[in-house]
Amino acid sequence: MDHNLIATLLAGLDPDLPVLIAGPTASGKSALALAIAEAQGGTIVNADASQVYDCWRVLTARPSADEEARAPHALYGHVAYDALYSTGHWLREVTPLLTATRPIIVGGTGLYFSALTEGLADIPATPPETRAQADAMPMDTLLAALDAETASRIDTANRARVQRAWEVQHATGRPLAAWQDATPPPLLAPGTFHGIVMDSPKDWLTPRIAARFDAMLRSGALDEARAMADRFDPALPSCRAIGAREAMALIHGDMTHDDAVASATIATRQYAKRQRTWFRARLGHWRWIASADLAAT
RNA sequence: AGGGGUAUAGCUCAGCUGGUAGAGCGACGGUCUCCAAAACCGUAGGUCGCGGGUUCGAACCCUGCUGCCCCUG
Repeated sequence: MDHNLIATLLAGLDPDLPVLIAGPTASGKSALALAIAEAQGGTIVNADASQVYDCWRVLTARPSADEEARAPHALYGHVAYDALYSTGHWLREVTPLLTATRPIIVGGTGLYFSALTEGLADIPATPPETRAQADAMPMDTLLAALDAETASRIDTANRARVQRAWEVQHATGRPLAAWQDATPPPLLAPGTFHGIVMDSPKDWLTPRIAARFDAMLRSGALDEARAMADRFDPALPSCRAIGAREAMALIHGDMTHDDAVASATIATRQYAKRQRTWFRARLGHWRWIASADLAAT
């Protein structure tokens, strides 16, 4: 790490304000969070959707036990692999942490950061029965049940968005659009936090991504896959973690090592692209720090 | 060496009895107020291995060459 850059960065951070660090996979954001926590104190809070689950530590690049010992960590691996979780769950869990010790919120899920700083409609969590019922319904039926206003706001070609709107309508009796119109102010208003984005261009990130999955396989990802072998369900969000499918295929002998690495690498690269797109569009006004500069020694 | 097969987008392959080529994946760009490491939308790639011939017209038919695969010796 570049200590001069870190020192300059730290000098510009008000130790009383929360720090938010968004970055693509493999961008070095966790190391930065740790450096800030060690220098100024604070609790590192996870803002990565797949790192909340208890089933994959290595595969989702969760902080190691050593790293967790260097600073308090929260919201990592605390959700059962088969539990229903969402942005709303995360936002409710992160709320009390904002007023405790100084939070250093770090992760790659853009929606979590936007919900935190731009607000999110305060809709009750979808009951499991509603989810199950919707899962079994055809898209046309879901769409037909929506009010015109809600339908006009969502991507009607996107099953996930249509189903979400239906679930809200069905479970609460109130249209999604109405809930959204009543969105409360954000938990963190502009000016009340430090927003940092890891600037990680494709050319810099791609080689790191390519080496990463292979490293994961050599450092325990296969053991995690074996532990999940009997419970693995591709329909579960926890099991949609990038590389999970490939790791399972490897322990079952359904895929060659090279094919598994290639497949997981492609998926990771595509994910990083989606992350970059979100950050550029939604967090463009945050402070952008080049991963390459930070990683330089 | 002889016989057979094959050669179409970066990859895997479609392309009916000849009417100047399509898909999936990948690549690239974007959307997204709650399953978000999800879901979705858009764009760009091919002188159809090379040469010759038949035809108004060839990825498709004939022919020579080249590469790869299989069989026989």
